[in-house]
Amino acid sequence: MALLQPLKQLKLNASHRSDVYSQPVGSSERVTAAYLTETPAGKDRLMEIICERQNLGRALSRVRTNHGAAGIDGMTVDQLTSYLRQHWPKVRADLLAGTYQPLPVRRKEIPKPSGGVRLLGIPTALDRLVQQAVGQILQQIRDPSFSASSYGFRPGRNQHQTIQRAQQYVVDGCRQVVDMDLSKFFDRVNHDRLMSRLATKVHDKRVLKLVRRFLTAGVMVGGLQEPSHEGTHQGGPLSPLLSNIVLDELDKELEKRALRFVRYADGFIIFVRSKRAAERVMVSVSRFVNQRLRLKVNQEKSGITHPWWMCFLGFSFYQPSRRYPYPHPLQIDQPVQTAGAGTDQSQLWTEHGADHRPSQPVFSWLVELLRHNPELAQFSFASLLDPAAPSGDPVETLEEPENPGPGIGETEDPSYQGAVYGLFP
DNA sequence: CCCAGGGATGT
RNA sequence: GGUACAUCCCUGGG
Repeated sequence: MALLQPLKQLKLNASHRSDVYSQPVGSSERVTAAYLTETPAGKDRLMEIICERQNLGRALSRVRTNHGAAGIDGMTVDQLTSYLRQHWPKVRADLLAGTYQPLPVRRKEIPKPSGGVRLLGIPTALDRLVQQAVGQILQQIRDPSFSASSYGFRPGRNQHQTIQRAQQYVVDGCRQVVDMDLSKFFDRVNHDRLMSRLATKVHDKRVLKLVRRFLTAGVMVGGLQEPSHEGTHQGGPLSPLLSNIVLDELDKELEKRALRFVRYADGFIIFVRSKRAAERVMVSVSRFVNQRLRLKVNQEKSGITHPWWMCFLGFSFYQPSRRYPYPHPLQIDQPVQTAGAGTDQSQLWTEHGADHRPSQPVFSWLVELLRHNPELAQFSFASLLDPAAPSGDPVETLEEPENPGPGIGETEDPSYQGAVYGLFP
């Protein structure tokens, strides 16, 4: 009995619409980034900057307040502070000499919400501190040059901005979505690709060597150390940034091809206007990812869909019709287990064919709609969702109803980010 | 704006 | 005990 997810929808006001393409980039730079890249001293003395007291203090407080578990050496984050009081000079000396050797990570498997398992590699508390200190500086060097279409793990950017830009593509007329999924991305990151990408902006050999040592530190499995020749362990503070550095190469390639896309970590979607273009892009981008980036495209989870049938970052778009010009006043926050009301789910699925089944959020929206309005079962679902469908109602100019009531996805909790509506022109 | 403590979403 | 990043919300404090 799979519980259905609440439908999240996105509202796009006219005021938002104008500046969607120019989202503010986070200006939260605690240390002057310009100094790091523009002064000659910053280029080869990066490790000194990493080891500065202020940077390390911030890294330590972050590791401490995360209250994370211990690594392979058993040291807890509470013990870390007192350990550093005694051993920091030695650690610092190793870092500056370029001889610091991280310990292997601890393997932990946790279940993913979607059903699979996530392989974690948990570094020791000390290594997490060092990674954090390195990451804080590296982020300031690399983040400004990242693509505007890259939204994951970046300061000043969130899922909302990602979806807003995606919706702008749809509004602009891109009704074909190439949904690309990279299988086991973190576990398959190519070390050499990553290092060469990092070396374009970082010239301190000690820093480069340290990052490579983090990558090849290995993983302890049942008391035995296994080497790691690929992948970046999920669990290190540096991993999210490293993933962006690797996939920055992808962003730049997509930009070079003038494609409209958004990327959030390892998930990205490309918007095009025609089915033919979608198929062409699907093939060529897959080839680029497989051959150039040495990554693997998950063929099963990748494909071409319609904007209102896809699900990205937990959001879906929907197409209002004349019959339902605004989110239907149904409470959908409670999970439902069956379609009920005599609706045949298989009929719903086959309505659009096996290749174009509605995404889970849209599907659950339909289920709820039918549960409360069984008389609607006789109408074509395509007419509710797809303006291009032969029986589709003409889409009218949409106004917010005076009293929408508790709309789909709307909750009492104002902090619930997904509780916004999506309106198409 | 910054710092503690708690919650949620996503990867 | 299950790591990490980002974002948002709440409370308290400077």
